[in-house]
Amino acid sequence: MIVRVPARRAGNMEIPPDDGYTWRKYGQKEILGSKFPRSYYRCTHKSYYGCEAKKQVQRLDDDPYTYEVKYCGTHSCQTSTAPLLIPSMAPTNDNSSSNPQGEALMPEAPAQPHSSLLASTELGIWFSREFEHGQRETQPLIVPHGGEGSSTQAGPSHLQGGREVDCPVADLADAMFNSGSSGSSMDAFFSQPSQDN
DNA sequence: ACAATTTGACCGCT
DNA sequence: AGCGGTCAAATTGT
Repeated sequence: MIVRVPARRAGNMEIPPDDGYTWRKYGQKEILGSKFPRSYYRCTHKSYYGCEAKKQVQRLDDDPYTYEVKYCGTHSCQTSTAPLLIPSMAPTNDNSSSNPQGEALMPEAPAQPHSSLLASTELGIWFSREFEHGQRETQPLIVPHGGEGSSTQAGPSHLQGGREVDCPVADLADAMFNSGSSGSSMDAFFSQPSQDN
């Protein structure tokens, strides 16, 4: 699952996209074709929780302020530290010209999640917030594994090092997409032809 | 001191 | 051989 999230500018620094989970960076590599290096993250509580969820963050060379986050695997640990409440705590004080009207909150702000589904839900919020926030020339939001097909997922079964398996991508996506009621909010994003690229 | 982050090296695949 | 990805060791911050 690949997601593009616009970073917010805090002075001169950009904040890394946080989906509400704790990630520990385990590597960084410069990718050919990209001006910016790619960062590799793993769940902080990989151990004990057995959360094999991974995340790759790479800045778009087209939009340095946009992060392309590639989620791999599913999370088993929802030990979020400050998620599920974005719509209230978002004073967005850093901005001054990008968001003069304030951000449109989500109609379904789940202050009390229930299960793993909460992840997708809060993710959605986090997303909507970002989008409603500084909607610049944000092109596509969620791009499938390629861009054209729907769920055209190949079968990458590369074994590396002998510990990891593959990327059961779309699991999270599937969750949020299939959120049913909550999914409607997402639908708005997909229907948003705000792309000009 | 611990945990997290950073940088480099190594491994596996194309 | 090159690129992409992960792990390991060292360093920094809390």
